[in-house]
Amino acid sequence: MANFDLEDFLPYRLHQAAELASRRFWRSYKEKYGLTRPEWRVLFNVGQYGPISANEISQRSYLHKTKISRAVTKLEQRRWLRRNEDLADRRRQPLELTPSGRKAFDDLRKMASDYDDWLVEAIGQSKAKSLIKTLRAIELKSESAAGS
Amino acid sequence: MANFDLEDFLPYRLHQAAELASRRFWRSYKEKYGLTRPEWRVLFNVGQYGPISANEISQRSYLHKTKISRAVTKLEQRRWLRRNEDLADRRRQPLELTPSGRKAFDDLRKMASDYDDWLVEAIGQSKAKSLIKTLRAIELKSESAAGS
DNA sequence: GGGTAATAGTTGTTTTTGTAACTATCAAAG
DNA sequence: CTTTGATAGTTACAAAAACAACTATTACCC
Repeated sequence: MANFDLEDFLPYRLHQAAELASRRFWRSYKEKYGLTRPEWRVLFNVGQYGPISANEISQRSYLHKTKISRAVTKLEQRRWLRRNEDLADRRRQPLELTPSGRKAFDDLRKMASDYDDWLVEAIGQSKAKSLIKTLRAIELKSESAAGS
Repeated sequence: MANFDLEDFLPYRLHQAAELASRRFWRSYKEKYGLTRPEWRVLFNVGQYGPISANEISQRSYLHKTKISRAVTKLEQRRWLRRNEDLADRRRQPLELTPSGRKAFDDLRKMASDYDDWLVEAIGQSKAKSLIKTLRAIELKSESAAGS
C-alpha cells in the first residue's frame, strides 16, 4: 500500500487500454456508418449469435437493457435487423439481421478483424492469446459483483 | 477473418474487463464519497502527481479537458483541492490537494490498494505484472491514433 | 383459477458527456 | 511593438447515459 501506484492499478490501467484501443476503431465505424458504440455492440451480438433476445445480449455483454432497447430501435429503423416473435414467450423478441444488416455486419467484421490484427502487432499472437485468457479470469472474478 | 470471434476482439474484451473490474470499486467510492469516475481520476492524479495542471492530467490519463475542468470545480467546492497560480504562465493552474483532500485520498488509496489485491488473486502476481506491461504496449500502439 | 411475484422490454426524466465555440494568455516573427 | 498562431482552461448546447417508473407477459403457489 505504501507503494501503491495509480499507473499499476488494474481497473485504471484496463480502462486506459480499453479506451485507447477502441478509440480509433470507433471513429472509423462512426465515420463510415454513423453507429454509436451500443449500436455497434448490438449489431455484432445479433450478427454473431442471432437469433438472440435483448436480454440475452445484456447478459452476454453487460450492456444495460435500456441501451439495447434504443440501439435495437435505431438498427430496426435502418432496416438492419428485425424483431421476430417468440410464441412460447411473447415478451421475448428474438432479433435477427436483415440481408442489408448482414452486409454491413460483414463489412464491419472485416474492419474489426483488420484492426485487431494491427493491434496484435504490438504484442504478438501468443501474448494476445494469453491476454484474452487473463482478461476473462479478471472478468470472472469481478462478475460476482456485477448486478445488471 | 473467417474465424473472427467477437469474444476475442481485443477492444471489446478490454472494454468488458475494464467495465467489470471497475464496477464494484466504483460503487464503493460512489457510496462512500459520492464521487464520479472523472472526479476519482482527477483526485488520484493530483494526489499522486500534484502539483499538476489540468492539461498535464489530460495528457497523462487521456481524460478530456472538459471533464477535468468540471471535476476540478466539484473537488474545489468540496475543498479537496485548490488551484494555485503559475506566475511564469498565468494560463496554467497547478492543482494541489488540501489537507482534507489528502485525507480522503489516503483513504481511497487504501481502498484501491485492497481492491487491487483482491483482483490480482484471480490471476496471480506475476501474471498481473505482465498484464500491466501488455496493456501498456497496446496503449503505446494505439496512442498514435489518440487525438485529445 | 386468482393473486402475487418475477421477467422482457420500453419510456420519461435527470445527469453526464462530447463537441464546438469562446476567453485569456503566451510564443514567434517581422 | 504588433500581428498571427498556438495553448490552458471554461462555457454553451446537443447527444448520450443512468436511473426509475411503467406495460405486458409469464411463473409460482395457495
